[in-house]
Amino acid sequence: MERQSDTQPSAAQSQSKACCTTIPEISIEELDSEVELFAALANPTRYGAIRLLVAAADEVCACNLAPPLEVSQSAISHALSQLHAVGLVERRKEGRWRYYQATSIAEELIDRVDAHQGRDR
Amino acid sequence: MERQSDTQPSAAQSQSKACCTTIPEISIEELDSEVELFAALANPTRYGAIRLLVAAADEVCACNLAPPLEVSQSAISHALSQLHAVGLVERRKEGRWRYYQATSIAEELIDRVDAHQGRDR
DNA sequence: CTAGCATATGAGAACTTAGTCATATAATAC
DNA sequence: GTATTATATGACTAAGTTCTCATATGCTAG
Repeated sequence: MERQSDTQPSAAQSQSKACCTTIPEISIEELDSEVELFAALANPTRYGAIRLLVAAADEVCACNLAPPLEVSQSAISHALSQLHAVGLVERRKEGRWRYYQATSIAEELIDRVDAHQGRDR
Repeated sequence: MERQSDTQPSAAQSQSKACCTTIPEISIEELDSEVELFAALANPTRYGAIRLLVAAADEVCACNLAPPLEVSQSAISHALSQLHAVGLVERRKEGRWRYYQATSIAEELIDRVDAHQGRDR
């Protein structure tokens, strides 16, 4: 997920004639963590897990996530780790179980999507 | 982006002893378009373009997006096509120029992220 | 008409991702 | 102690992604 500073990034063809207005400045470099956030949602297993957690509105044991998503234990573990790394889930250990819960940002993003898709919320 | 029905999806280790509550049913198959939506935001070029469009709060010519993002004309064109395909931008043709504008769902998602990152909005 | 510019598209190469499998860690039960 | 269960981790690999380059399309200007 990165190449764009190699052969010819080409800030060429800059200003041509008069097609439009000027646009605001934005620091492109600072957006990496947000790209990571969305990347964590850009996979069926991870997105399914988040949807289940948001729907549950409570913490859920990892062992209860794997079956409905139809993936292996290892796959769920990898998936939940990534979701945790970007702050979309919190987790708590109890005995040999691990409980996961969606964070507020996860809930809010899903909420927006649901509203947009016409689902009630 | 798909393998999970091959060797051993393993809906095994289902109910073991008593780690937790039951969780809601969710139709995992219907979530593909939402995964695509987030996938469109999961790339620096596309996410940078969306941020610029949301910040502009108005339509912007494609030719004005490439320079700040420091990518080639071709890369921006590919990126904007994908954003359009998932409904994050609308576009309008005028003469030889193409004007792009963020849709409401794009604005809302960015809004949520900004609020979460402590940026005002 | 031709020339020039803005954008789009297809193929291919370099890179990234998301699984599997094997194994490790950690807790409980006996 | 050993056996069992839940989860985590590392290496590997197939599949997916995202550019670049070359070229095509489409519009404007002369």
